Amino acid sequence: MARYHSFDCPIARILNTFGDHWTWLIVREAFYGKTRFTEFQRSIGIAKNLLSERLAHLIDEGIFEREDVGNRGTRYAYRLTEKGRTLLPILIAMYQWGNTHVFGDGKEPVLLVDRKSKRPLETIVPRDQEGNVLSLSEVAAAPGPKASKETKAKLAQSVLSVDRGV
Amino acid sequence: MARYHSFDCPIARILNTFGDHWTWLIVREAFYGKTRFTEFQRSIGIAKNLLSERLAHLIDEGIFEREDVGNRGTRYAYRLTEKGRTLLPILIAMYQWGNTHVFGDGKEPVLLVDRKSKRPLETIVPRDQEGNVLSLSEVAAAPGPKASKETKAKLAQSVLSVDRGV
DNA sequence: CGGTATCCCATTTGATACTG
DNA sequence: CAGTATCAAATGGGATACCG
Repeated sequence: MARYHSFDCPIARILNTFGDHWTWLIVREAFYGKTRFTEFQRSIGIAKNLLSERLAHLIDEGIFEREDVGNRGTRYAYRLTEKGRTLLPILIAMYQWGNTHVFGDGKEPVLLVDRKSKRPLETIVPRDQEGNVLSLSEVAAAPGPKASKETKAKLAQSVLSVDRGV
Repeated sequence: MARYHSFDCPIARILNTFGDHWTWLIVREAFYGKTRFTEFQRSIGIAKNLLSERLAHLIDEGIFEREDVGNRGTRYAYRLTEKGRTLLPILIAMYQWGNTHVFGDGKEPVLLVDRKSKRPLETIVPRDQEGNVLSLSEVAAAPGPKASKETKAKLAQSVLSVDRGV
């Protein structure tokens, strides 16, 4: 499982945990309110041994926590931690991409909505710190405070952009 | 590869293509400006046969397109299509989550910035259609126009929320 | 319910060699 | 450069059995 391609990259790091599709489905079910081992198992159709291993890994990573819900230590609830809950924007972006590009406008089986108004969310887009919407080509990758020499070199010749010529 | 867990779910569908970590790394490299087979191969350290298969799949899915860049059909460029480019918000959300929860504030090796101001992007958050920021617990999943009976039943008893009691 | 322990099979992987 | 072909080895997956 652990691979750690290019250690400096947040994407590579996140894929160390989430490069597996079962893991995303478990997280999705948690957002849908599932908490119990058997609920996860049945709703996503995963084998018990795999679910057990994935949940243990997610707990190690601080994404889930396991709570004993009584019955003399025979009932447990798996809940997203704060760290796990902040995965929601990623899930939302995936939902919206899937709705637009897999199902298409007007053919969505599931929509994400504002709980109060029941109207669909705005499509997630990048913004600057003033809240202004940025086009995709206005987004760039830059070395951060802890960039290694290799990362700086790599970023110097890259663009994180989409509209450059050959 | 193809699994199609719960066919109605955009997450399950997206994972059909992106449930594999190599695929995300290929897309990341494309955003960094890579276009050539060998560039991808070396930069992410993937075996040629795997890269070949993944790229073919991504082209099938309309995420990439292959362009002959001369030299009598011996040089090709792989580029993101419009569909592929709109994956960027997902990548941004992943970057930001990784920066916050893997590296931590002030310790980021790579930052995503506004190309003009060079300042980091705003952290992606859900908003309603008026642009108002929603808390995670204000986001809900609702049946869309093409929800199956099963999907409606499932959503009726779920919450896509995080703050409910047991 | 909430797991652990095996076992075995199918698939995936990555190295190597080869090609135009 | 841009792949295809092959193949042994590792891995992952799922079924079954078992347990507190």
